[in-house]
Amino acid sequence: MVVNNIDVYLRDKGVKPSYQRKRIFEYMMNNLNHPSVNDIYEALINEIPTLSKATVYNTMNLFLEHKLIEVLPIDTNEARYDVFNPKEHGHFKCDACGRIFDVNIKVNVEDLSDDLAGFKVDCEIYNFRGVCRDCQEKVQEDKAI
Amino acid sequence: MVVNNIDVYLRDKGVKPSYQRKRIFEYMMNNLNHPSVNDIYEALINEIPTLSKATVYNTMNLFLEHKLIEVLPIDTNEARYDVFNPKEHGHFKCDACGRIFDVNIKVNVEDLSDDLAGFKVDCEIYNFRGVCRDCQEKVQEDKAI
DNA sequence: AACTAAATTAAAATCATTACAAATAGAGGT
DNA sequence: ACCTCTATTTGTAATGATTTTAATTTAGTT
Repeated sequence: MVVNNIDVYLRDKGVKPSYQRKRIFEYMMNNLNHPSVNDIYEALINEIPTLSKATVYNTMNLFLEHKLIEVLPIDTNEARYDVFNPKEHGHFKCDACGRIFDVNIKVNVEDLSDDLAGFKVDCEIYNFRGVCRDCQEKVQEDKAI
Repeated sequence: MVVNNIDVYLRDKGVKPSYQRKRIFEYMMNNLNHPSVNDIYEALINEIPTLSKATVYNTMNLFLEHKLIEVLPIDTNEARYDVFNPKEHGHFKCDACGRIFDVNIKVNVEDLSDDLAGFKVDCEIYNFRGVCRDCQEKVQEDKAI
C-alpha cells in the first residue's frame, strides 16, 4: 500500500493525526514484518523519548477500530499487527525461526461449505504453520556436517 | 470423533492416562464448544474438588504436544481448545454472541500461491468472523419492534 | 513396605494488556 | 496572545491469562 500523505489518509479514515499516531502509522507502512506492540515501541522510543507503551496500545486499538490495521491471530502469546490489506491473504508462521510471511490466497467462501449459509462473513483469516524454506535448508546443511 | 476407550487412546498417543487427564479429555470430547482452560476447570472442579488450574494448563500443553487437541487462534485474549480434527476445517466466531462454529472446508494449498513453494506446511487454519444466523435474525426482530 | 520417578497442587512470578488519573497539547473563541 | 474546553499522551497501578517453582501426593517397582 502506498500512502503519500499520512495526514490526509488518517483524517480520511476518521483518525485525528497526532504526532505519535503519524509516526506509528508510518512505521507500520515501512515495516511489513507484522510487529508486536513491543517491536513498535522499541523502534520508536529513541526518536520519541517520551513515547509510552500505553500510547502504542491505545493507537493500535484506535487503528483497529478504524480498520487501518489488522491483528493476526497467528500468535497466541502477543498480538501481531499489519497494515490493513483488503486483498484476501493469509499468513505463514515458521515454527523454527518465528518469522511470519504473507501468503496470497483466494478462497471462494460460497463454495466452501453449507455451514456458513445465512452467516454474515466480515473477516476471513487463513493461517499456516510449518517450516520455511530457509530453515529447511539449514536442517539439511546440519545433517550434512 | 468417537473414542471407545480413553485409556487406550491416550496411551496410543503417548500420554500416560492419569485420572485428571482422562477426565479432561473426556470433557473435551463431550463438549465440542471450544472451551477455554477456565471453562474446563469450572466444569470439573465440582466433581474433582482437588483439581488445580495448573493441572489443566499442564494437561492442555501435554495434549497439544501429542496432537490430541488443537488451539484455535481465533481469540486473542484466552486460548480456546478443540479435540484435534485431522480433517481440514475452519472456525467461525460470531462477534455478537461470541459462539464459535465449525466450518467444513477444503482448500487445495498447491493452487493457492507460489509464496509457499518450498515451505513445509504442518498446519492450516481457516478463521472467519462476522455475525451468525441467529444473531442476524435477532437484529431483524429488534428493528421490527 | 520402601524407594523412585512422575503427576498434581497451591502459591508466587511473569508477561501482555487495560484502566486510571494526572499532565500535556490542540482547537476555537475573545 | 490568552483563556477555556476537550482530546491525547503518559506513567503507574491493576487485571488476567499463563508459567514457574517447590512441596505434596500418587503410581510403579523391587
